[in-house]
Amino acid sequence: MSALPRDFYEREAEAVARALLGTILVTRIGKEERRARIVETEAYVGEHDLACHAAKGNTPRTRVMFGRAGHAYVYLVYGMHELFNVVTGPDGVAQAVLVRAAEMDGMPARHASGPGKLARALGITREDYGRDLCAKRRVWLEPGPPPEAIAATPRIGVDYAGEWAAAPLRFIDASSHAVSGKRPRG
DNA sequence: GCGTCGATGGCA
DNA sequence: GCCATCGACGCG
Repeated sequence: MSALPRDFYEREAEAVARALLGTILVTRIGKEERRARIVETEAYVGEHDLACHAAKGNTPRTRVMFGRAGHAYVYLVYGMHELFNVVTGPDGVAQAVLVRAAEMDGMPARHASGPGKLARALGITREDYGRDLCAKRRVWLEPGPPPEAIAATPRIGVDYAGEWAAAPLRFIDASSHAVSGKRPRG
């Protein structure tokens, strides 16, 4: 299976966030390959989006977001969790999509539901900062079965972002049981 | 089932 | 001082 091509990522972050649902995130970091079907994403749409790290400007941390689409943006939050994002949009426009949850082969859903847990389960770290996801090396994405229905909600953990806190830029596979947060009752 | 809180480190 | 989080704990 071939990696998603550059032009998949060279669209607005919201479109990419939706299109990423159902795709397969693949890592080959140790000797073993791990595959996970993405079921939850969030779009961070540019420097004007107060929840987007790029709103702080072009810094050593945010630099990759200002570059070409299809590269990994990985960073540390709360001193302990590494979060995996993909850079989107035209070169020079700072956007990214955070991958928040996935369904992983042979793993209970709760171990890959939540952005910190997902990156940990796949072995993604800050060493992957700036990695070209179109190069199919260590971390990449492949086509996968799209969701039957997509739901949109506000993004998680961005209450500081003023009007942008309420923007419906979180997208989930409505029928997945691996979405982060509350489990469906059953 | 809920709300609250501590851990922990890079960053501006 | 602030976080794009998580898990443990206390409550009842």
